[in-house]
Amino acid sequence: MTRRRKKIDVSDTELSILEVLWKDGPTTIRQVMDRLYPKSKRTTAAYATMQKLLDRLETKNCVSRDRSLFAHRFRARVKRSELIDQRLKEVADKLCEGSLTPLLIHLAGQAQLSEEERETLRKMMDDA
Amino acid sequence: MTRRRKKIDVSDTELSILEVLWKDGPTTIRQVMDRLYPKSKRTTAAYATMQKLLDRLETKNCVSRDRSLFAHRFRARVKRSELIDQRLKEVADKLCEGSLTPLLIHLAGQAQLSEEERETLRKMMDDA
DNA sequence: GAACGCCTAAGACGCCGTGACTGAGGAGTC
DNA sequence: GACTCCTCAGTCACGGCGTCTTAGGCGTTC
Repeated sequence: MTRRRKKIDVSDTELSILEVLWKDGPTTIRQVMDRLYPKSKRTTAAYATMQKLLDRLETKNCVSRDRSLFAHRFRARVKRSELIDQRLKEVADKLCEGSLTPLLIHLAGQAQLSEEERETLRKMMDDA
Repeated sequence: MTRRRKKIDVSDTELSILEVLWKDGPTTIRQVMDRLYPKSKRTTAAYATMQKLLDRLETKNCVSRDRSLFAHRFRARVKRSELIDQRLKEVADKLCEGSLTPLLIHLAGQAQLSEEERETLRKMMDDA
C-alpha cells in the first residue's frame, strides 16, 4: 500500500476559472470574480479565495500570469482538449489497461450522434 | 421513476480491490490480501486496512458481503463497464457540457485501432 | 481450559487537497 | 492623509483516504 505520487489535477472550482479564461482571454482576478459570482458582495475574503485558486493554478502550470500591469492578467495555459485528453487517458489507464479503444467502443454505443457526426466518424475510420 | 445511480467515487486502491473481485469472484479479505500483496507479511495492521477499505466499498454499494460464513465473502456489485460509463460521463459533464460526442470524436483521432475494430465501429455507425 | 490463530467491528490518527479567510503592505486617486 | 484596490504570505477547517489499534468472538490444538 504505497502512497501514490501526486498528479496534477484540476478541481471543479479551478475548472470553472479556466472556463472564464478560455472564454475571455487575459483576465484579472476582479474580472473572474465578477464573471463567476456577479451577485455576490465584493468581500476581501472572496477575492482572496480567488487569488489563492489562481495561485495554485499557476503552480500547476495551468495558468500564466502577466505581472507587468498593476493588476495581474491571467491567461489559460492549458487547452480544454488537453484536459479532455488527460482525463480520458486516466480513465483508460485505470479501467482499460491503458488502451483507449474500449472507451471508443463504449462511447460509440452510447453517444447520440447526428448523421453528420456519424459520417465524420466513418471517414475517420477509413483514413489513418 | 428512473432511479439514478449515485455518483460512485472509487479510489485507486479501492479499484485494485475491485479488480480482484472481478477476476476471482466471491473472495475473503485474506484472499484479497494474498492476491494484492503476496509478498508482504501478514500483519494485523495490513489486514485491518483491507477490512476498512472493503467496509467503505460496501457503504458505497460497490461491493456486497456474504455474512453467512465465518469469514465473510465479498463480491463486486458494480461492473467495470459501469465505472467506465460513469467516469466518461463525468468527463463529458465537466469538459463538454455533458455531451459524449466530443469525447468520441476526440478518441477516434487518437486510439490505435486494428482493422477489425475499425470495421466494428463502421458497423456501429451504420446501425442505430 | 488455556493458548493461539483468524476473524469481525469500531474507532482513532496523520496526511493532504481544497476552499475560505486574515493581515501586512504597496500603488494609485481624491 | 484617507481611501480603494491590489499583491503576497500565511492560517484554518473540513473531508477523503490509507493506516493502525484495540476489544472481543469462534475454532483448533495441546
